[in-house]
Amino acid sequence: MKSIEILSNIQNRWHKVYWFSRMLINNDKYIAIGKEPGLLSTIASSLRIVAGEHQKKNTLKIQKQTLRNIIEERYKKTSSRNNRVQRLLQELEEEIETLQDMEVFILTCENVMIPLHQAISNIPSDDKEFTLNIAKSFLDIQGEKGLATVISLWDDLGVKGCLTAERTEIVRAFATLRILLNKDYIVKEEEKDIILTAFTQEFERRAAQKRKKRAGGSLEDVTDFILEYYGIKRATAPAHFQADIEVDNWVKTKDGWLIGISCKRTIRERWKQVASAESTVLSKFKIKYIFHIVTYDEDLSDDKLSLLGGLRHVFYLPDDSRRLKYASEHVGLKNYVRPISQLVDDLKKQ
DNA sequence: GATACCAGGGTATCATATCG
DNA sequence: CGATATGATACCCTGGTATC
Repeated sequence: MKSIEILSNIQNRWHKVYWFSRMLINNDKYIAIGKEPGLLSTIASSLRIVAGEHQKKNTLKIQKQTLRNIIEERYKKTSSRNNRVQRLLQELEEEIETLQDMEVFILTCENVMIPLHQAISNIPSDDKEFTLNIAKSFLDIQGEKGLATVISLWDDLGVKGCLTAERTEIVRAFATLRILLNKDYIVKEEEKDIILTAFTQEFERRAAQKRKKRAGGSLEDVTDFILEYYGIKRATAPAHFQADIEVDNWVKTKDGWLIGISCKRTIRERWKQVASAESTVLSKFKIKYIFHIVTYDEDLSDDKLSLLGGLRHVFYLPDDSRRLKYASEHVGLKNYVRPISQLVDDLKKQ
């Protein structure tokens, strides 16, 4: 494609479907009105009514004012968001230049943002429904040997189930939009491409965020489940304890100290803050150990292990993991790692 | 290769406001 | 005054990419 063709293609007004979608969901820069189907619906239908009036003069102006009025009315009570509301209105004002742009905006609200919201909300936020019963059966039959299996199974099963749900949603929502474009709008094939890909891209971006949230929550779920299954009593967090690392569960030891259990899928960069919670601080709160349950351990470097290990942090890794094998044979690291199947045993000893 | 960043939104949860 | 609705905040990273 020649560059001039690319340019004209990029300037196609339907490209604004994508940019409007971005604006309507961004909550840092603007306000995420894309999360409010009711409001979107009000906006879209009001703008349509204005467009349908016979008097064609000033239609765009009236539409813009309507848009402004609806949004300002909605957020009149949230003064902390005033700046973002105004920024949204200001930039919409600039982006919507013509009646055609307005049509694109209405389509975005009505046929992109609302179905998108619906599709995202149809995807499960946790994978308990896919995993709970199967995981229980494993522990029933195999006992603590099944522990490692349960965690990896929970992972696999949850992923499979939830990704399948995502597929179902995107296929359905995509088809609905495609049919609508064929029926109600006069758009060229390549314009359909522009709209449909914008839709898909936004769906994936948001589904991915949900996936992250779900992954983290799922690991917390599985630890909860295991502790509960083995009847390990949970203690309350020590008062005023504020480490920079999030501790999800607390267990009291026989001698009255505490063990903190932190669940993460990966540690990434989030570990550096932990160094501030030195072991003297831990002692002050009578914290004996911090147990980390990590299911993806490839980014667990020697530095992380030795620094945190020295501060009475212990890492529980999947039994068959490469890092576990390496670290447990390493003279400097072997005390800092444990196979995950030993977790319950270790907790019971304490 | 290890670590940091986030063209980062979704969601749970706690806090506050509003309604009946 | 209690119940419900709404808002603000913290944390997730079934994560890729940039940087050193």
